[in-house]
Amino acid sequence: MPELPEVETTRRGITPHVQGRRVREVIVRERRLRWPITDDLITGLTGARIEAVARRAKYLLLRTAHGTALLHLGMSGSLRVLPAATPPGKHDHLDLVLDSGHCLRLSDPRRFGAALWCTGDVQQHALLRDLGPEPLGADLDADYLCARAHGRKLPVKAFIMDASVVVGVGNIYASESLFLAGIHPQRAVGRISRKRMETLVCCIKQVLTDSIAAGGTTLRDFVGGDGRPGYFAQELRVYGRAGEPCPSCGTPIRQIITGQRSTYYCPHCQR
DNA sequence: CCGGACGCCTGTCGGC
DNA sequence: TGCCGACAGGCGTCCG
Repeated sequence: MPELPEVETTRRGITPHVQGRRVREVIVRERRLRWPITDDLITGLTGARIEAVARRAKYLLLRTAHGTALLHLGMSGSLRVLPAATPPGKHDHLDLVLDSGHCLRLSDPRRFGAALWCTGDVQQHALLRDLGPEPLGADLDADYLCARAHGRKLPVKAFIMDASVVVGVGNIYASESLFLAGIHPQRAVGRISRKRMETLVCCIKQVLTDSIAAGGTTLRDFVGGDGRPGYFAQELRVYGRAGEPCPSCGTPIRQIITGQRSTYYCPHCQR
């Protein structure tokens, strides 16, 4: 589910309710997420004040004085701020009960998400250490992408979805970015001109920025921290639109599998 | 090093 | 109506 725009939407939604609050209690209903929730998360957070809500790639970072909680939403996760007494649903695995009477509730039907505790420099955590640059920062530019792409035969779609190259671009926004850039998703990344790489960088930034502005993409169940869906789905140009006319030329949108993931593109506009 | 495949889970949807 | 396979927004790990 959540790619960078959805995680960022969640961060913005929960921050006003979470930042500066103290965690009264940590309720774990299901420890078995991608990695088990451990006792050190519970002891570390209980009584701690959440100083900041940050994001690195698709991880949300709840910073306290003595450690950081890393939260990942996996494919189907969402985080919401609710009155603490709200009865939990079947997939509500974790509550951080706050001193405001609200709780931050992690829901994740498929349990591909994670909730981990990290002391020390969180940026050096094994899951964050080797990540590529943020897509909306200045570090993502054509020089960098060209250098990383040089000589490689990987399809460009898999390349931009590789978190060691650039973070935050998931399956939806990879198809959307490549459509905007006019690049065929299976083109070998080492055979993309510098000029077209510049275009691709711009398109990635534009798609992600526009989606954040719309509150992210809700396909079935994504909700932001306030429980509201995102509205970018209606702005998707190719993702999920196999057989529909290309918004630019009218050619039917094609669906293929690349890197074990569904990929959508216009065979006329993308070369 | 690189590229591709797999598996972790549950829910939903389409076809028969 | 029910069953069954395919597929779904991520990503660490393993294999050749």
